[in-house]
Amino acid sequence: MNETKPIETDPGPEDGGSTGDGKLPLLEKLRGRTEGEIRRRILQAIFEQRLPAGESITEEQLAATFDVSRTVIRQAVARLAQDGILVKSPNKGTAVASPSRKEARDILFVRRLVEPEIVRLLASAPHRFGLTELRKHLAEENEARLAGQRGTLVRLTGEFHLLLAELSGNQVLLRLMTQLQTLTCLAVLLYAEHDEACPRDEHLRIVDAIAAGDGGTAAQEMLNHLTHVEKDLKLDRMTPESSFGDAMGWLRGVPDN
Amino acid sequence: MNETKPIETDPGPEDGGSTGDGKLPLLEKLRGRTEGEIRRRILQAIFEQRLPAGESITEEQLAATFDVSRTVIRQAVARLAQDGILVKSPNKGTAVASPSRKEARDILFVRRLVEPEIVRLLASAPHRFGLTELRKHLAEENEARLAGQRGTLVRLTGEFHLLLAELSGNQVLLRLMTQLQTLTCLAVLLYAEHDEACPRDEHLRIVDAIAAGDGGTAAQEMLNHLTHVEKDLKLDRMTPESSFGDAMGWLRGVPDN
DNA sequence: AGCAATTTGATTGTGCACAATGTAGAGCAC
DNA sequence: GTGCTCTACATTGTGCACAATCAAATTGCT
Repeated sequence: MNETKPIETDPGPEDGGSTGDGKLPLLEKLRGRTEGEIRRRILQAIFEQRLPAGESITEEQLAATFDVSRTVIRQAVARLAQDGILVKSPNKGTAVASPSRKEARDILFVRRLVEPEIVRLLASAPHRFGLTELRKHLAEENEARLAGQRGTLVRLTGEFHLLLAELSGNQVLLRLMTQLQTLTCLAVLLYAEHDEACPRDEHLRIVDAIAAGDGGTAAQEMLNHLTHVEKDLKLDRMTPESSFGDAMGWLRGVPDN
Repeated sequence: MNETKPIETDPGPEDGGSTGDGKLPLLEKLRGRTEGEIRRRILQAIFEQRLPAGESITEEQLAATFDVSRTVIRQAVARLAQDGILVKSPNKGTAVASPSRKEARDILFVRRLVEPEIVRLLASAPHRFGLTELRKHLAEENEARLAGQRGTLVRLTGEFHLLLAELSGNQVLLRLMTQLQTLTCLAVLLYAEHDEACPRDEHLRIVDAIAAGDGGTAAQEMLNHLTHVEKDLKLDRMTPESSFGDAMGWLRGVPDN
């Protein structure tokens, strides 16, 4: 139990592009000892299924694995727990969240509400720079798809939706989508039928509609896309691991489908 | 600078109903020394404008005020900062967020996307118990309005929207609305023209539409309501305190209105 | 044998001390 | 007088040790 499990993410792709620290303060920070970096690495470990959903972990394990004090781990875990990535049982331990089928449906429901309107907004104001960024992203996706780099492809297809939110210029939307996208990844890992993520050229059709300034089509394409994503998840089965909350919801008469 | 400012919220209305702790573990916890309680009290201090928007505070100040260690304050501050209530500058201090007019518009934009669909959903499945809860809440609102208890009224009118989200049975929606509602409160404190919050009987009309099972009307009423709320905020003026991010967005050509 | 109370182990929660860092002000050179 | 540097302070970041709490195993009783 005390042996440090090989959760360590390969320190190679540590491009600190998202940290936002303009200055590099010391050597230590760059080695990923800061809270944000630890959080990123935990997330990466989850997405690469080194930390499978439902896995129970302790703060001390993580502290040993990342070779930092429990204090830093604590902050990272608290934040991930607030985002719903981890679930904390008071004195029993922390576990990687394993969203129930209903939770997965709830997440997709909100995304269907929000994302079509994002692309509608983008289509209504075709700022040129945004299009170039989107085209560049699509090219990267294609490249990864052709090269068969599945991990990279999954990451990029997820980031596509985040890029849309970012281009909307609405920080609130971006924060919301960041949370939802991460949770969606978890659900995909649990319930996806096909291995492919965001498989077809649906991203391309969305971007084309935006470029054409056709908000209605863009919104419809996004809706189709999200519907396909949800269809690919096997969420219609009876949920054996349904949380107690779901049962309560059912008892109260809330429709479950 | 070291003198502890009278941020202390009156310990009277400490009804620990929202903590969810079924068991009362020790005496200490009940006096509000736990992280969630501290967070609640900080929020309350902000909403009662004992901590005005933009006010700069330090962890040590808060620690002294609430008579707890900086460790607990740190967690509470971190979480509030993640929700956008507080803004943390790396080594300069923490401040109460003062959302720019654009941020306020962004918040309301997302609410206009989401909340009409919430009430549409509720109208499509008129679960009886939810209606009774809604009616009860409306009664409480009226009571507070007639009694002239402005603080209570503001709290209740905010909780109305949270109640709707809760009744939808979608935990993701509830979490989202909780964040948005808090931020809206901040914006109202900054930019509201009239003192009244959610003034007219618009809540009643929404509930009536839900009760009638008329999702379209319910959604429209909610949209009207949110539009009125935004109209009451003076968000059309040129924003003198616009954050740097807004300026960057403008430079990039994102439409600002 | 079955059940319950208690002890034990594991895990999180909290406080405190020190390190790192950024800011402002005084002092000095030009 | 102006600009620069350097020092002192204020604030946050981090590590560590102890306290509180909970789950389970063990042991004693019926």
